[in-house]
Order: sequence, then C-alpha cells, then structure tokens
Amino acid sequence: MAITIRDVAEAAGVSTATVSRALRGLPNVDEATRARVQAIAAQLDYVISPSASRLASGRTGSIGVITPYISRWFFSTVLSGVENVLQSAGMDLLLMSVSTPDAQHRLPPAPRLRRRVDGVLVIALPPDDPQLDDVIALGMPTSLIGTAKEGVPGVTIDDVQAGRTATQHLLNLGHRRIAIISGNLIDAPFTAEHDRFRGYRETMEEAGLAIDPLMEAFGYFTVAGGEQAMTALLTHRERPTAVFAMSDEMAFGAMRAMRSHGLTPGKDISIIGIDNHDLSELLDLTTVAQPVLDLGRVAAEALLVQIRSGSGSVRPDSFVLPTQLIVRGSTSPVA
Amino acid sequence: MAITIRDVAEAAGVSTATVSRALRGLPNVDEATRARVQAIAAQLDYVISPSASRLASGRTGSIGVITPYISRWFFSTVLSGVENVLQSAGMDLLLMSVSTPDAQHRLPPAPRLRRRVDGVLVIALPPDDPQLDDVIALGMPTSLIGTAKEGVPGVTIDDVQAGRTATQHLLNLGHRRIAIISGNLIDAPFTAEHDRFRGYRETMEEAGLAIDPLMEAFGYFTVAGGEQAMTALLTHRERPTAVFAMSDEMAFGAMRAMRSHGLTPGKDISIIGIDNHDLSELLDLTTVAQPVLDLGRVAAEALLVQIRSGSGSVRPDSFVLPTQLIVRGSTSPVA
DNA sequence: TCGATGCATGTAAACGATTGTCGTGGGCAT
DNA sequence: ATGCCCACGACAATCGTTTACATGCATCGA
Repeated sequence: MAITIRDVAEAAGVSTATVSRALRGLPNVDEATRARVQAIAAQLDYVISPSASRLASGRTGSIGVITPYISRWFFSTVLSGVENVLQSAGMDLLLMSVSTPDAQHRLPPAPRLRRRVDGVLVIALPPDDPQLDDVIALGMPTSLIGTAKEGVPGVTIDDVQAGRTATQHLLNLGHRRIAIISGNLIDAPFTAEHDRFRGYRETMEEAGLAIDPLMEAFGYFTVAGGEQAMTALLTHRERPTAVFAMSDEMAFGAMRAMRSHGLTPGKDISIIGIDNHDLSELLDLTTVAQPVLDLGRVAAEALLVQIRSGSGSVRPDSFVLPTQLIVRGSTSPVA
Repeated sequence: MAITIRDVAEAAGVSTATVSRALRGLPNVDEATRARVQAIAAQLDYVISPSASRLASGRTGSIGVITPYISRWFFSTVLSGVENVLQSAGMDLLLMSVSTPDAQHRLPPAPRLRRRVDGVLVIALPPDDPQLDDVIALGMPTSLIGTAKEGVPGVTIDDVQAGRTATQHLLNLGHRRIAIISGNLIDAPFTAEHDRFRGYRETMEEAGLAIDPLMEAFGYFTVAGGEQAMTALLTHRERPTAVFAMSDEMAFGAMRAMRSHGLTPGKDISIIGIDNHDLSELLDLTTVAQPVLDLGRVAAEALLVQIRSGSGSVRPDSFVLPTQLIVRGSTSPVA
C-alpha cells in the first residue's frame, strides 16, 4: 500500500500531528524538526492523500470552472488564464461544460459541484440562465467572467464602451450607413450583446443617425452565422458602407460573405469586430481588443481572495478591464 | 452542517450500508427499499461526500488531463471531446497544463497527479519529454492523444499517411517543386511531425523527386511561424509551386506571407495543410482533415475501459483514426 | 525561587463514506 | 414439519488526514 502520514511520523520519530504541521508550513514547529520531517517525507516519496485531507479539513482545494463551450477561442483562452493562476495557487481545476440552448444533453452543473469544490468560476453564461442561478444558490464563492449579475462578483469589459468605440471608429471614418451584426434574436439585459448594441445605438444617435432595423442582422457569435448575417445585409437595396460585428469570429464570416459577393473588406465595405481573436491580425481585421487571458486571470485571483478570506467577510467586488481599439486594414474612410 | 448518509439511513429506517448500496445501484437491495432510500435522499437534498467516498473506496472518480496548451485549437478541441465523454461517465476532469520548451515555469505534472486521479490523458506531449515518462511511471491507466509511445495505449491518426495524402494531392496536380513547412528543427522519432515528414519524403521519392533541403522551412506550428517559414521559402531563387504545411495554422500564416508578396494562394502557389481547423473552410484552405474531437472521445472511452477493467487485466490497445482529404481553393493545377 | 508565559509536541476524536462479515427471516423442497 | 439456501440488511472496521486540546519544558520577570 501507499505511504501514509503515520509512516513518515514513525520514521521521523514524531507524531502525525507534527508531520501534518511541518509539511503544511504551519507555525509552532521547530525548524529543525520541520526540516527532518520534510527530508524523510521526500525520501519516502510521500504525498499526502487529498481525499483524506479533504475529508478531515472540509476544504477541497479545487475550483470548478463552468463553461458553455470548451473549444471556442474566447472560452479556451479565458480557461487558459484561469488555469495559470490556479496552478500557481496549487488549486485543482475541475472543468465542466454546461448545456447551451443548442446542446441540451448535459447534466445541470450545480449538483455536480456540491461538496467537491471550494469555489466556482463561470464563463459567459447568460445572466438569466437558470443553471447560473442554481450555481449561485449553492452559496459558495463564485466569480463570473464576461457576465454581470447583481450581487455576484465578476470580471468583464465595458461592453457599452466597446460598442461605442467600434461605432465611433466607423463614424470617424465618415461612415453613416453602419450595419451591426449582433448575436441572438432574444435580447436579455446585462448580456454582452445587449450592452454592445446599446453602445452602438447611443453612439449612432449621438451622431444624429437613426437606427435602421434593416441594418441589424444576427450572427449567433459564429463564423457561419456572421457569414449569413452579412449575406442578409447585402440583399438590402441600400447596402451598408460599414459593419460592426459584435465578435471577431462573426466578422470573419462577414468578410467571407463580402468576398463571395465580389466586395473587398476594408475597401468596398469596412468592418470592425470585438475580441482581437488570435487570427484577427492574420485576417487584417480592425477590432476592439479585449484582454481575454486577463479576464480569466483576474477572476481566478479574485476568487482565491474570496475563498481565503473566509467567503463571507468582505464584500467581494467586480472588475472592469480595459479594451483597446486596434486599427487594421479592414476599415478605411468611406468612399 | 451538511446532510450525511447517516441522516438518510435514519430517516429511511435502514443502515448506512444499505443506503450506500441503494444509492449506488449495487445489487442485493430490495427494490422497494431502494426506491424509499432514493426518495428520502432526494427529499433531504442529500449528495454524497466525494472526499469520504474516495477515502473509503480508494477510487477518486477523476481523470487528469495533461496538455501543453489550453487555448490552441487542436488542444481545446481534443479537450472538448474528452470532456464530453467524461461527463457522460460521471467522471471529474482535472485539467493541468504542463511546461513546454517555451514556458518553463510550471510544476511537473506527475507529483500533482498522484493519489488524486484514477487515470491520465495526455494530449500531444512529445514522446521523449521526460515529464511524460514521469507520468507513465506513475503506473496508472494512461492514454496518449496524438502521440505514440511504445507500450502505452494511445489514439492518433496515421501521420505518415496524412503526409502522403497531402503530398500526393500536390503531385497529382502536377506540382514538382513542393516545399514543406514543418514544425521544429529537432526531429524526434514517433512524433507527428517526424511521421508527416516521412510521408512527404517517401511520396516525393516514389515520384522520382529529390528532397531539396532548401524546400524545407520551420513553422513551429504557429501562424506567425508559418508566415516566417513561407517568407523564407520565397527568398530562394527557385520558388516552390506548392507548399505542404504540417498544420493548418502554419498554412494560414504561409498564405498571408504569399499575399504580402503579391502572390495568391491557390493560384500562384498551391498550399495544403493538415487539421481542418475551424477556420480552414473560411480561408478556403485545402487540408487533410483529422477527427480531432474523436481523438479526444476515443481516448477517453479507452481510458475508461482500462480503468473499469481493473487496470492490469487486458492489454489495452491503441487506435488509429482516419483522415480525409478536403479539397478547397488553395490548391490547383500547376501553371 | 516561583508562577506565568509561550512554544514544541503529543493524544485522540472527528470527517463521512465503503465494504467484508455475519445474522436473520422467508421461501422452497423434501 | 424440518432443514437449507438465499436475499436482505446490520455491524463495525477502515480509509488517512486535520485539529482542538492537553502536556511538558524552558525562559523570564518579579
């Protein structure tokens, strides 16, 4: 069988209590004793049993990460940032994907989380998703990424501002007929898409321009969706001279649609996205960059603070990370 | 405090042993009793304590997934497939990234795995990575994805064949001067890049063509690397008429390099990749598709079988998944 | 010199399941 | 009616830590 703390204690001539204290760096252990215990533990190749430790202490040392998508760029990048921080902190990362409206066949996350994590990180679930409410109702330290929800700490960008920046950039270039490719038809408040649209609308109105419902199309945050949306926009009698896509991936699709209509992005029609996706530079797409890795990092850090501080003590706060306009070849002054 | 199995037992008027058996679906429990126990457990909102269960049973119910990159397309897609299967199986997924030559600041994975998982899935670590050996030395059920290693079960594609398919496609189009964009300078056997190169070399030689060392450049499996590699290839006096890039992402970069030299991919120079990356269709890249999601799924399934069968009983086997040539606009007959 | 103080360490009771062993009662065959 | 077997379920040991509490010892100030 495996080595236990008792074996180490015996070999070191101390009690298991002392071994436990010595190995975990707790105070009130003679440094000589600690060194001896550490040496013996190393020599015996002892590793502490997490199960036993968890059972005894009540802490799990793991964080659950809930995400609707694993392989999409935004989500995997956030995840990467999260993993970075958790690994440094010595926390286990339990990955769990949840059902989206498209794919329903998953178990709800909340029951799968109970008693097995010390905290939860939720990546970009819509704030009105009942699954999210269930997770929050668990009452453990939680931090939201890319979503804002009353009373729950989170990390986001200022999506209204991002929408404004994108729209204003197009306005500055002299565009007036500016279309928008948004996400889904249903528009829930406090979602990124809602706020981005608001930024667009407000900026347009401030410029004295009316919002033309014909200039909105839905791309569902996918490449294919963006392509379809752009195709739809191009069927209108009066075509847009510029397009604001709420995500780079939709912008990619839109650019393709333009090309297959014989139009050159950045020349015939300007297009701007949001994200600064890995491949945006490659595709020469102007975009409002968001610090995706940092979204994950900051949320993880904040969650750790929340956990260490004993959960209920300080009112945990939310963070808004800055975005940055990156101008590339896909936008240019109106013809 | 939380509900324990004892509370359920009392409420149901049975012993904890019976509750345990009833809830886990073990035999030798009267169906009426089982139903009653389940009802009461549900009513009390009881969930079993994984820590206690793990300690008592010795099983952790979790799988560790080791990967050098989290946010790169290939890795996150494999991960997605893995997560799918593990979730259905009710297994926890512990995600762990490891150091790559580029980023060294991580802890070695093996010690972080001991006593906390029942099995390990390793995504595309080079077979000669000492970290991999350490993981294997743990002696627990393990399955490799995208790497082949003597004596360790794994799931891959036939990389030699993939290299052949790609090269042959270019040959069939009449190309003779075919460059290759490979991964790293150092070339370890049994790696994907080694095998893909072999497919290229053999196919070229079978066609009676000599391998020109000037026609090889290194792209390090990144977009930027592919761009540089292509740029290098274009400096040679005698330019290639076609390029085989070992990954789609490198091909993306290569296409960009072509464009910035005033060349049109698929017209002036043909290019083919391997992967069928999410965005390959968008970029109209001909490629040898590999079933990445399935790589993850199959490996996870195989690992579960290995774990359930008691680890040492049957010799676990490896799988080779099929690839498929997808012809798009980036390849065309030689001018 | 003596008690107070504080640090280093030991003792032992949890933590909450799993599971081998054993007892019991009912059904069935004789 | 008797014996036997089997299904069902109880008892209790066990898994390997953590941690509250107790203990012992040395140091220090009065």
